[in-house]
Amino acid sequence: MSVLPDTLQARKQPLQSRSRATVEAIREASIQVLIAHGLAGTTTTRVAERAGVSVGSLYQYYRNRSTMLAALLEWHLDTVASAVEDAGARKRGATLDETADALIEAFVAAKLEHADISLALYGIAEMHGGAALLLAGRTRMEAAMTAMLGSVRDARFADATQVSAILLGAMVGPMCDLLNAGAPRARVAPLRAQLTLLARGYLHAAKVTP
Amino acid sequence: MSVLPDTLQARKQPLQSRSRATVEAIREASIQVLIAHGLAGTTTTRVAERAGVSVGSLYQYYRNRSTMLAALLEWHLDTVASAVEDAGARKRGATLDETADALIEAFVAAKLEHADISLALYGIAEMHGGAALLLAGRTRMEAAMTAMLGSVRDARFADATQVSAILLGAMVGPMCDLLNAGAPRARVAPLRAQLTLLARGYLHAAKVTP
Amino acid sequence: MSVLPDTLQARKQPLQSRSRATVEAIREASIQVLIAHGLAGTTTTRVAERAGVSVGSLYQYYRNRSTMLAALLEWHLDTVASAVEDAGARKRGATLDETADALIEAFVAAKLEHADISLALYGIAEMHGGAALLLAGRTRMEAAMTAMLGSVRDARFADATQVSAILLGAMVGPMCDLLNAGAPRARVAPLRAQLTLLARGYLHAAKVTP
Amino acid sequence: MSVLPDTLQARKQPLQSRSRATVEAIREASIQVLIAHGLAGTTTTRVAERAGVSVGSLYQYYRNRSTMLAALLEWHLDTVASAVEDAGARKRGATLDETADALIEAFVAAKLEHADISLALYGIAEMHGGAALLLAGRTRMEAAMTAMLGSVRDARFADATQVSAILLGAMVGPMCDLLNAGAPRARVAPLRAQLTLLARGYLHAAKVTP
DNA sequence: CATGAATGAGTCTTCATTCAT
DNA sequence: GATGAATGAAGACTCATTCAT
Repeated sequence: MSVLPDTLQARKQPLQSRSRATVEAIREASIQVLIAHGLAGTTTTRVAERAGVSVGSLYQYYRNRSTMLAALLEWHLDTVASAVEDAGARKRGATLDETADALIEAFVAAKLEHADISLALYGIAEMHGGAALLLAGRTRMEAAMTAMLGSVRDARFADATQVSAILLGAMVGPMCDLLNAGAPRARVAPLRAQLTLLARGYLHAAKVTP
Repeated sequence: MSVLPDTLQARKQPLQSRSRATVEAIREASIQVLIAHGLAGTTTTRVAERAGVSVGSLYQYYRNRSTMLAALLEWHLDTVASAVEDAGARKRGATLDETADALIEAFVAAKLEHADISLALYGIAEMHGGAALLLAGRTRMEAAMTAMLGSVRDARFADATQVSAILLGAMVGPMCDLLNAGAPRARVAPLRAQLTLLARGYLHAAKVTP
Repeated sequence: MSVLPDTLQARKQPLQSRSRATVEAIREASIQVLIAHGLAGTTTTRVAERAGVSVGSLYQYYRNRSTMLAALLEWHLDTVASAVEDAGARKRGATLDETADALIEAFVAAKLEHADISLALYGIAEMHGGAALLLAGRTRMEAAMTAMLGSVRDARFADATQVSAILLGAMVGPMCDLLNAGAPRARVAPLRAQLTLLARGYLHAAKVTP
Repeated sequence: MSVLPDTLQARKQPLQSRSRATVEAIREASIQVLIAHGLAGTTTTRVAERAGVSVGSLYQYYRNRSTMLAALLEWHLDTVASAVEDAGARKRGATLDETADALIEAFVAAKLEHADISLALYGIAEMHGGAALLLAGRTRMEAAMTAMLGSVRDARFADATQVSAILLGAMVGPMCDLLNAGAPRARVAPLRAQLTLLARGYLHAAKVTP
């Protein structure tokens, strides 16, 4: 089940290998173009050209420009969400501090790995349907975080879902600032350190006092 | 001195009363249109139409579409930054917890008051020059927050500037989520409560232990 | 009697001194703007601004933009035509060679004095009515030249009018080339020399052999 | 190598037959419109409409309006220059008078064949890059004429290049006058006769006396 | 008379989308 | 299936001209 309205659904599932290669090429190209020319500059012609296919072919796989961009956003959110989920799965039964550290570590790493795309993509949310994707991605991450909080062995939360939501938002904000600033190497470590403090501080303040 | 490049500067200061009315109408209209149609849908024609003036008049006061949008963003950032600065001025010499509470209170109130605009505006940063405005606004707020932290009577910070930056980002994130969710009344109070916990928790964790 | 259709007539004859000053200012300004921005860049607003008057005032004296430009063209053609007429009046009863020399001398001098305007103005002929002005100017000059040719004491012409027309055209062509090339000082004397040869050569070839 | 800046270069070479038809239609249409509405009236929309294609198609082959007009000018200058070059090639080793006659004959014929376009095009020189085209065309013709003068068997010139330049200018002037006057049949022969006299007279006056 | 704010028709140009080949 | 030429609606922006103050 997809969270997207019918209009944003991809046109067909590419099953054959050539098709898959084309779709992959288009995705790659759209990322490149998005980074180089911005959202408004990401035209279908440009993407097709970069991908080495014709515009016609592009429309074979995506109903329209929005669909193409939405697929990109979805793919990216998927990547980040998966990273957080993995971190959660690996840390079941740890302490609150260990959990916080692992969460921040995974999140920062995932974001940094796709720094440029991440930044460029945020404009897509404005699109019809973009918000839904964003929400879906966030929901997955919140769920993963809620699960993590639930399995912490030295603390408990009255409303783990809400705490997850807040913490997620609180991590995203400074992270975006860093990306906007060009994500200079020198500032990554301090940010991670502060985010760790933030996560630990907030979680301890929010936990049910024993 | 403005942070904007020459291209984003307004074209002329409205002096006569008729002019001022026109400019005001355009600002009002651009907000309305921005909320209703999104950034990409905020066309000069639509804004002029909504404002009840001709496109020509719009261009009498704004060099181009970007200028118009930038003016809007600037005005909004100004409002929020001022609110935070005021809160800071009122709370000199308070405790850390009191300061955190006042900060969150002021920030949430300012954002909520302009909820719709706030949301719509974030796309403007993509524009040429938009990032500069955003940065300028954030810098003002960070300065105000750094001053607040410096005057707290029961805590000290090794690097108050960095702490301010992180905390600001951490407040903005969840706040945006709330706005994106439509800012339902029922969720405002919980958010404020959690943000307060977040701010207190983080600041205590980040302060220099005596 | 003017050669212009009603539409290109100036709106009113400025009789009062203030009016005359305004008109003069507009003329000056339009020349400056024409030189600096080209024909297409010569907007009414720009001219008015440069002249230090309001657009409204400009329209007090000129029915529309075309009229203003036409007046400029007329004034310039007048100047050049007068120069040639004067040369003719001074040289009655001279030899063919002396007459040719005087003609070229006067023509080159007049054109050079208004080099920049001269160049910029040629685009105006395209306007509705512009061709008529051009024709009128040329007719005056042809008449003056025909008179010159008639008073030459050592030669006679079967059709002095036609010879004048051809000679005028033949002078204008190279002169325009020079102006287009930026009228570098170094090339003025050679041009004058060659034009003199041209005029003498042609007139001797065209005269009725005695 | 073209004399044009990158901006005036055509966008793509039409390869398929359909494309070539489109480009041809656009060229035809632009000539028609130019003649009927003048340079300023030659709008992209009008040309496209007349060509029976959409504006979009026009922009597929020309980067912008200027490019389209420049292509037209270039094409015309090419035609005339070729005519003069051909005349020169055919007349090597003739006498001065024969050469002069052939030159005038070729020039007048070429200009008359494209009378209307010729006239309308002269305004294009005002465009950015237009002057360069004009210069290039003139240079080609001057070179051809210089070669002709060099191969004349009964005369020699101290500076054949300069003489060519002057003579070219002197031919263009009266020719333009004729075109401006509507190029009535009755006046063509007399003009050619006078231009022949002019060319012969000037060349004899300018040649190095043996 | 002067002013200059307002007007809006008219330009150029782009780009998502289609469809004949 | 692939191609890319053609489409045309829509957007940004200009500027000659008018008219209320």
